[in-house]
Amino acid sequence: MTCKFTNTCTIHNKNLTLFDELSDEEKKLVEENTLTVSYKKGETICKQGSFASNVMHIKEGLAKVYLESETNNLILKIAPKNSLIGMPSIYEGNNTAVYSVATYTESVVDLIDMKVFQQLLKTNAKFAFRALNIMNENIIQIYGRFFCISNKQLHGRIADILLCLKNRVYKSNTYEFAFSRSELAELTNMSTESVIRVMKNFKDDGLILQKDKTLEILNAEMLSKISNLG
Amino acid sequence: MTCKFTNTCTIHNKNLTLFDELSDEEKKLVEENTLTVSYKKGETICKQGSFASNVMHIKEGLAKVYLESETNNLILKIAPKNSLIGMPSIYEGNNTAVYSVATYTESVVDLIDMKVFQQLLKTNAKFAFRALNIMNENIIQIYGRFFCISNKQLHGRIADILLCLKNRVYKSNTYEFAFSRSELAELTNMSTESVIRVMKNFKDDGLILQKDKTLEILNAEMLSKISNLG
DNA sequence: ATAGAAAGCTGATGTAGATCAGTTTTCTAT
DNA sequence: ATAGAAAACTGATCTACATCAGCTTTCTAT
Repeated sequence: MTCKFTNTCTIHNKNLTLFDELSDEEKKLVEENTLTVSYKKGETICKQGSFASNVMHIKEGLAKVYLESETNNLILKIAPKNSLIGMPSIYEGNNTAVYSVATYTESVVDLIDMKVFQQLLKTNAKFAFRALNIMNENIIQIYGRFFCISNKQLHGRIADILLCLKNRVYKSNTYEFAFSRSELAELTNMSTESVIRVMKNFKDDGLILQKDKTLEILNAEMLSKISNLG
Repeated sequence: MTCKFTNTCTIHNKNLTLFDELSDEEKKLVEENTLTVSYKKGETICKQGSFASNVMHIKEGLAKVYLESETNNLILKIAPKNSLIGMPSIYEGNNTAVYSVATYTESVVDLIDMKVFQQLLKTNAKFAFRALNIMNENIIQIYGRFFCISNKQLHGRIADILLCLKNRVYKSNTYEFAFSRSELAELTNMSTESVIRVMKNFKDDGLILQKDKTLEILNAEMLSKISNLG
C-alpha cells in the first residue's frame, strides 16, 4: 500500500459550497463587496508582501500560487477553476499577502473584500467551519506536493504533475496543455532541459502524446507507477 | 530584502488562546472529553491512516509531525510545547489521520475528542476563527519549511533548522539538543554523513559549540546569512 | 515574406551530495 | 568492568541532476 499523501493530487475539488452557508443578507453583503476582474495570461493577481485586501475566488481559468525569493519561485499549488485562495494571509497581526498569485491562462476572478470575509468568519460558525474544511483540503494538497518535490526524482515528479492535471485540474485524459517546458520546470523544481528530456522519454515510451498544444495521457497506469516509485 | 517566508521559522508561537474563546460550559465540555497522556521519547502519538479520533495539544515536550511512505518520512513540522495538532484531518468526508506524530522527548499531551472539537467549531464562530488563525500560522510555517528543503543546499538547511530551534522552539541561544545526527538528517532531508560534515564545519568555523547534549549558537548572524543564501 | 525571438532540443561537462566502507568514540546494559 | 550496540566520524567513489553551449524549430510582429 502506497502512502495516500505523496502525490500532488490526493483530493479532488468539490464545488465551492462555502457561500451556501450564508444567509441571504450575508450573501448580499458579499456580493456588494466583491469585484469581478478579468486577467490576461501571465498577469499577477496578488503580489506577495502587498496589502492583503481580498480573498480570491478563481471563477474561470488557471493560476499559480507561489512564494517568491530573489533566486527562485516555489509554486505552492495550481489553482484551477473554483479555487478559493488567500485565506492563509488571515492570521493575528498579519495584513500582507503571504504568497503571490499569477495566471497561467486568461482568468476571471472574484475579489472578495477581506474585512467582510473576516467578519463573516467571526460571526457565522458554519461558514467558518466550511472555510476551515477548505483550508484543510488545501493544506493536504500542499503536503503531497511537498513530499513529491522533496523526495521524488525527475521522472516521478513529471509523472505526478501530468496526472494531477488530468485528475484534478482538467478532469480529462486529453487536455489543452497550458505550460511551456520552462513553466513545467518551475512547477516541478527542475531545470528546463531535464523537463524536455523526461517529456521526450515519456513520449518515446508511448505514455503521452503531445500534438500542438493538446496533451493526451496514453498510459495513466504506467505514469502512476512512475509517480509512486519516485 | 530577503523573502519573509523562506525559513522554517517565520512566525513565533503565541500562547494558546484558542480555548479562551469558549464559555464556561463549553470549557467544561472540553475538559470532560480530554485525556491527558504522558509519552516517552520516541513514542507515536498519532499514526497516519488510523482513525482521527482526537486533536492533540502538546502540553510539555517536543514532537515531530510527519508523512510516512515506504521509503522516507517527511517531517512537516516540529511541534513544541503549546502546539495544537491534528486539525488538518478535519475535512469533509475524511476520518483518518493525515499524518503521524511522534515524540522527540518525554511529552505530555492533551487528547481532545474530535467530535467535541468539531462541534465547537460548528457552533462557536469565534472559536472557529481562532482555529483558522492557528491553522494559517501553521501553514505558513510549513511553506517556509517547504521552501527551505526544496531550494536550499545542505549548509543552508542545517543553519535554518538550528536557528529555528533557537528562535521558535527553545527560545534561547543555548539549548539541550534533543536530536541525534540521523534525526537531524531526517529533519533536513539529507544523509546522516552530510549532517555530520556540515555540523563539523559549523563547529570548526566557530558558529556553534556542542558540549555533551548542549548546543550553543555562537554566531547567529553568520548562520542567518548562510540560511538566507541557501 | 522575413527577421528576431522564443521555445524546443541535444550532447558534453561539472558538481553537490548520496552511498559505501570502514574506524573511532560514546552509550547502555549486565 | 566490559561487551555489544549505537552514534559519530572520515575518506573514496558514484550518480542524478544542473549547467553550459550550441543547434533547430516554431512563434510573432512588422
